[in-house]
Amino acid sequence: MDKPDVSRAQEDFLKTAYLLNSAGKPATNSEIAKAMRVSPAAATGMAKRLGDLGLLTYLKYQEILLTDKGQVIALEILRHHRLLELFFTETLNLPWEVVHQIADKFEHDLDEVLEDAIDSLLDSPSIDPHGDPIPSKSGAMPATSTQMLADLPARTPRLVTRVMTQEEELLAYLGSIGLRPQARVMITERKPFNGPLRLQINDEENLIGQEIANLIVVSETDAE
Amino acid sequence: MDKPDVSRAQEDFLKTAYLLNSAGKPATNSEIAKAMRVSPAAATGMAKRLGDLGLLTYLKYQEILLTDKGQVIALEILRHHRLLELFFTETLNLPWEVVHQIADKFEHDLDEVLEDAIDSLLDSPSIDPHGDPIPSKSGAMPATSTQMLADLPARTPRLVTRVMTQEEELLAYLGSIGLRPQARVMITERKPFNGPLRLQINDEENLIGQEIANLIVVSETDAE
DNA sequence: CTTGAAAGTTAATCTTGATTAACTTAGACT
DNA sequence: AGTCTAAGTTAATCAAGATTAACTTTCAAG
Repeated sequence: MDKPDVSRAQEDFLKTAYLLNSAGKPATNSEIAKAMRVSPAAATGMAKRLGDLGLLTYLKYQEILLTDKGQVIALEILRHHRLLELFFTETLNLPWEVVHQIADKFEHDLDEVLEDAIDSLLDSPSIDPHGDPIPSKSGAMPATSTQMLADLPARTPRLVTRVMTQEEELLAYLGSIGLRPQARVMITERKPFNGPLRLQINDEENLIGQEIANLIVVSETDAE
Repeated sequence: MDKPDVSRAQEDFLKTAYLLNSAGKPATNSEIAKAMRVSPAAATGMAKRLGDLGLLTYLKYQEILLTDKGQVIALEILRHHRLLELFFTETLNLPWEVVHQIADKFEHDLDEVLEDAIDSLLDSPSIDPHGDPIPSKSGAMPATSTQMLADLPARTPRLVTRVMTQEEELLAYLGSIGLRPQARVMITERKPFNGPLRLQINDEENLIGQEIANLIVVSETDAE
């Protein structure tokens, strides 16, 4: 397989497009530009270059679609990112709110020797500290629950499986109230009109808003 | 302190100049260009840019000298590099011959949170797996022995303190014969005209050439 | 004191990834 | 259908870091 040499900026573009798709959003020029914090014109230019490399299909004014080759690269970068996040939390006890930015920088330079060493030290993990799935080396993405806490009926005990934000302050807060993967949660009361939720987190009472509840993924079956 | 923003290429240039100096060589344009594997013209251009930033003094046709600000940056990169080498050998059991290249890529992105976490995990180490000194956070370079194995009289037991090469195959070989920091060594015979040395490495007999003996630093006093 | 090779510099050019400004297209709404 | 706005594109330009080719300086050796 003739994997073209891809720069950091290119890898970031592919990763961004992939992540938008997996968040259910179309990979449009402006979404990508916003996520990458560059001008729309820069995104257009990059899309053209990557199109020429056969890593995505680019047609003026149309949604950007990764090709298989492009997706392989995006998944590889995502694997690097999530392995690194886990590696740094495990070996250095770094809090989950700081590892994302660190991994963003290192992910482009993780060579295979190091990747394999980390993978084997951590026993081929399938989720990172936020509960995000880690693609396998062959590019398979582990299945994850789609049950959002926001949509969970009251009095249904579940486990948190994933926390879908990378905002530092928010993660620090969620960590402080115990809202992290493996926590037991149960909604005890829903205020009407999409009001706040009263919920138990590992038997502690707390209150959260809809916005946060929409970031928390829980298991699809009852907590044991 | 107004540390200017410095790119990777610039950091590499400063590091290279520093390392040449500390190997006793003048930091000339061509030496730097050779070490960085770029054209001499590229080195000239970079020297100008860094001169403008006040990180080195650049005068046409003259040796390049780092300013204090430039040296601070070089030492910071070197600290990153050596901390990373040690971190990866310690946490992942990676062999010493592979960590150099890995650290070369990561050294530019090691932020302070991670640096401090690694430093404290490793107990503020002062040498890396090759025995190279790790500058302190404040920029102090630990003292090291200057006694080369090549210059050691026969029948004088010493400890290896440092192995001054980053060549992968050579390091792998030296590791295989036990010639690494902390090994006890003693020359038992010197062949004339700079011939090979017969020596004991942790009580095992072996033979090495002058070239290698000139890369091995030993303690300045007897091994206990 | 000249001279020739090695070292260093300059100039022209390239590529990548950005920017801003101006223009175009798509698509929803009246 | 006509029109407005948001999204997207194009063009001109910039900066960093590289290259090659041609020129200049240095300096050791005759």
